[in-house]
Amino acid sequence: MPKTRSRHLITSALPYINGIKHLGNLVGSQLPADLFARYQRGRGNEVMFVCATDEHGTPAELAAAKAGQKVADFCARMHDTQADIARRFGLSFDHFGRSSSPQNHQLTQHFAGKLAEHGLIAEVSERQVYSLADGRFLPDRYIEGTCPNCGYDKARGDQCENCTKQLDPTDLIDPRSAISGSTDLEVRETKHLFLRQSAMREKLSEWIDSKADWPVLTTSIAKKWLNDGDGLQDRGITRDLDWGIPVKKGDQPWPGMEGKVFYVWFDAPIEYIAATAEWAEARGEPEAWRRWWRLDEGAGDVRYTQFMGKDNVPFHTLSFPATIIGSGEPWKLVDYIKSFNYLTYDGGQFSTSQGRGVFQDQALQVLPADYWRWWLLSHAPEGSDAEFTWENFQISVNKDLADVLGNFVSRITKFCRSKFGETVPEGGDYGPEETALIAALATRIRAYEGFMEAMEVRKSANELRAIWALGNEYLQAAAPWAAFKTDPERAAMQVRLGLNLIRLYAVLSAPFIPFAADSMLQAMRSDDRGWPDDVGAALQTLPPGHGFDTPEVLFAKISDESREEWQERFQGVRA
RNA sequence: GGGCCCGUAGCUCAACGGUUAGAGCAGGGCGCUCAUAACGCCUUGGUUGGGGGUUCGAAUCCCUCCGGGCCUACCA
Repeated sequence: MPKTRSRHLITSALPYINGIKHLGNLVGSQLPADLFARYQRGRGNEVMFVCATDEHGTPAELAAAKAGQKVADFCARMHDTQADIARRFGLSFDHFGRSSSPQNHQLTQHFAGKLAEHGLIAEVSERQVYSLADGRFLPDRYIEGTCPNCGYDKARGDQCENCTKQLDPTDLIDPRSAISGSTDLEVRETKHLFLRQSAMREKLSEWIDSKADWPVLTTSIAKKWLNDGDGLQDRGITRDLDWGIPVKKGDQPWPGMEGKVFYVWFDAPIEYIAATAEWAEARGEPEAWRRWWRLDEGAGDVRYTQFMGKDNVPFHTLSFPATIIGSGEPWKLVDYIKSFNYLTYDGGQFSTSQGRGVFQDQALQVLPADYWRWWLLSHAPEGSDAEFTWENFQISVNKDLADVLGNFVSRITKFCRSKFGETVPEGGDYGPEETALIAALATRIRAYEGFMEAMEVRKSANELRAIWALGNEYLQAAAPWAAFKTDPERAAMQVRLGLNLIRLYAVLSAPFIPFAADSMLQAMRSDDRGWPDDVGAALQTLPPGHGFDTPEVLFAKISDESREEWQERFQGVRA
């Protein structure tokens, strides 16, 4: 049956540059996006999977200052660090770009120019707090002072965390800079550009309403912003900062906006496009990105899926679409937004700024990536927030990876080695048990495909695990160790099937556990990653006489001692 | 203050308003001996957070209360 090769554009929310991310950031966007990308590639479809570091904004400047580095150097270094960690987690980006790239400068300025042409940019004069000691304007939350409502002395300029009252920075008593503590503050007039989202409210609203199949989490957040209070508000898209994309109208200067840069949340989603352009540039076909993003240049058949944590939803459902639609140009809009809740750590929140939880580099120091990938994906916070505990992690990983899958690989390869040698044995024909197994596998594999297509991450993991378990059930029922004594040919057939199952499992499991999948294929001396559209045929891939290697333990178990040690080590706050 | 989400077995989660609310893990029993003391089979366990309502029928829809979480536009 001829299969059309579909095209998938996949983006993961951009990790912010200010530090190494924790596991919550991973499970909320990059990891499920990678799962989907690997699956689609596995099905033979064409995939463009891009991500990038999000490098602009005040926190990046502050993190650089804290590290004693120039912001450009800090970002370059941190980008390399994050890219290296991503690679070690097996995140299969076609390109991992930087929002500070020349491509993003050009595209961001282009979009701003187009929006201005269509009357969707307003220039607004505002009064903002300037810190003379810090030499910069301060975002509201970087101003601290005493709350006029409750008297709390560490209230922030946007809200008092103690009494939750919304504040204006000028409301604060004895305001000071949260960066330097300086009280040498003054209010200055400054002009900024606003994206007139309010003018596009109707269009955005219709567009969201047409997405009936999106997760509730996604649409409810979007609708809230569209309909709350006076409806969708215009959003400032420029800042008085040094580091960022200079405000320009296309390639022309923007009178009155000299020395200002675009707001990070204006340029960050545009980086999805720019990262694809970076990819094209890197492969020496500078225009190749356009067939992914321009409806008039070949992107008509692209399905675009975005992955993100719930905190990113407003920007992806409203601001970025407003930018795309408002440009009046035929850019590709997102087709599906998969959003996630948060992962919590032993009852509290993971926090980059507070150093709470397990960070990505630490996780990899302790265990191979596949352990984390499996646990995080099989417990993805889809319906509600999910909790990470070391006990749960140890139990699920040991059971699923070591006992169910790893041990299956061990028992079949070691049995074959001892009875037939390290070669796929010859002889024997399928009986009813084998026919039943193939039917059961086919049923479950089709279900697995359905869940993966729908991005039902937990359900996909459950189904995959059940597929692994079928191998153990089969071996138990077929009992080649018993058959070997009375009917060696039959045992040979059973073992041959078992060895082929290992290859089949490698192919099916690769989206979840790519490193182990590679080990399994290597052990079977196979590079056939063909998707099992026909399960019976897939189980004939390794022919009699084909050599294999008996692998080392695929997944070592996590001992109680290790678990306790890590529990202790990661209990506190990271320095 | 306003809004949204969640609450189902000891734990983590399923269940388009429709048989007797299901899985995995944990617990109990039996079996197997190829395997990482692994695997398989069977099994205990629930007043679906409380209360009220709609319906022939509610975990599911409505109201209310309790508990948890998130968002609320200058962190990104």
